[in-house]
Amino acid sequence: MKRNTWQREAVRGALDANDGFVSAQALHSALHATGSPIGLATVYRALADLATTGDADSLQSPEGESLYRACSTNEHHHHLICRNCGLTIEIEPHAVEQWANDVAVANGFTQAEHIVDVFGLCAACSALTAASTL
Amino acid sequence: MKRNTWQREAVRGALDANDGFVSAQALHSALHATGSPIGLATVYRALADLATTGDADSLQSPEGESLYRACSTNEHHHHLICRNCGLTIEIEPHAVEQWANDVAVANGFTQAEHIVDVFGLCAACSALTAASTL
DNA sequence: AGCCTTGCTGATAATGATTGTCAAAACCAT
DNA sequence: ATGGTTTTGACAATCATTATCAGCAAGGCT
Repeated sequence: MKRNTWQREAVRGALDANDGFVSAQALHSALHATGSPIGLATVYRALADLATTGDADSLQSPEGESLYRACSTNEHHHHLICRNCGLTIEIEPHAVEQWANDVAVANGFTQAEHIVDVFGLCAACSALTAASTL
Repeated sequence: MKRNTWQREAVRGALDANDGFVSAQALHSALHATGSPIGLATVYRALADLATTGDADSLQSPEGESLYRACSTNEHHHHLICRNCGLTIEIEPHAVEQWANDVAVANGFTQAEHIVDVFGLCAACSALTAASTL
């Protein structure tokens, strides 16, 4: 049976409190910063569970770290992520879903899944960068 | 200055000899298997170089490993990868490129890049799986 | 051809994220 | 409260990758 522990709640809460994607390590640090004595391994386990049950989305940063995020919907979707400030926007999937499927089918592939994420600079960070580049 | 060493050629050759995406470790093993005494660090360096110069494409496997592949074109494109046998097909990018850009612009993002890869089972592996599931 | 500068190599150590281990503690139904 | 089982957490282990650094070699130069 699945038990309810304050640790699990703490991880879920910390995820919710965060707008963008966070690494397990960062989450662990954040929790410790608030005085929680939660263990690192436990954070990893909780995140893995959340990702499995669909309560959290996970993706890999370009540097290879696994990042997690509490998303507003359990449905399949994708993300537009600011590589500077971490701001994350959930993307309407229809167009790509269709495309990914078409491509797969056209080549005889089945059980297609896809990794689709867009990284960029959000409006605010774009402005900052432009200013500092002058 | 950039020098020409047999090690670099060996790595490039080993990449060319391979159809799908390969990890640095696998490539190193493959080279050793053929009797080459090339060092692991050198394989990593050579792959990083090839990826930088655009002579090789790199992506991260769902498990977090960095995989490399010698691609037929230097232009930006994506991949359809069989998660069972590793067969890789290069994908016509137009549709997604357009979409990714539109999404980014629509949300005020600039300097958009995207990670787009489709994993599935190729026709052959689909048949195998279907057979073993019966 | 021989020298010389400087980039390249490779054995190994270091790093850093993640996972495995296992005894002790916590959870929940009874 | 008790028992049975899950979960936790400190720590070791693992695994891919990167840094280190002394020795080697590529290519230009004479």
